[in-house]
Amino acid sequence: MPELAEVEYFRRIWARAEGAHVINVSAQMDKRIFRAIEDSRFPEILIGSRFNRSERKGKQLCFHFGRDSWLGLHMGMTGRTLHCLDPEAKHKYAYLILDLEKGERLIFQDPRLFGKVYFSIGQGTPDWWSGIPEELTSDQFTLERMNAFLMRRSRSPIKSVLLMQEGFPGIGNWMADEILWRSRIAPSALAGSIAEGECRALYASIRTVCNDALRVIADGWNKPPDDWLFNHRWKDGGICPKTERVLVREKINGRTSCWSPDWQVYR
DNA sequence: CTATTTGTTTATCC
DNA sequence: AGGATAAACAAATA
Repeated sequence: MPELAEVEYFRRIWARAEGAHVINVSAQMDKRIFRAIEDSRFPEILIGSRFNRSERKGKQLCFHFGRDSWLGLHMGMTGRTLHCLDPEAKHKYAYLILDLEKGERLIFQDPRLFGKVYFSIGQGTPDWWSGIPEELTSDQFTLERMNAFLMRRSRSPIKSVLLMQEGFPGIGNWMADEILWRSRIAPSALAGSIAEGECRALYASIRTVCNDALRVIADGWNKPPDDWLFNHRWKDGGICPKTERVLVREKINGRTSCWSPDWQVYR
């Protein structure tokens, strides 16, 4: 489920408890979300530490505790965070729970277990965090950098390339479709075949969609306006807001793409 | 019962 | 060597 803006929404959920101290941690270490954890005593290490701050890069979250403890979360397909004030409330699939002061409880829920929890101790940010590329909305993400990435993946469909996190951190399936729709590029177009003008449109759409999604979703998960592809792409027989014609669904490298053939004319 | 899913990671082929 | 692609991971929903 979660892409850039949804992940930012989930960060803000936990961020409500910033400044509080950890009273207890419960983690079902046999669950697959903990497969990246080397030290299974990480719950005890967190106890007593202060939840200082949180950050997001792409689809990854990082939470800083105490002097030098770093907790990372990746939502996978079905992960979500909760901030709960009711100690009696039971949550299914809640395999990581942090109890803080004043009855605050932070929960990481993940039924499908594709998510991943990281933990490490040390000064400075851990490797699993510093290796993530800079945000697509930052100055580091330039047209030149994007074009170089497209050239290296020139024989892959652009839809698949947009999903590669090392090039486009934060973009997921719906965002990729939204970006290509706004750029009028067909999802099956090979990355190396896209002309210079379309590359500029693509670059602009990436930045617009990231900013639009953050603005609408990150703070309250509001529904985007109807002039986005977003509201039409899920249902069978959805209508393209640009052409009034029926949208098409097509699998590209195993991922469903939704696009408007009469609108996305660049192949 | 079958097909599908807003995401990575690994194996295999080229 | 490095890029492209399919399968695997797991569980709910239609």
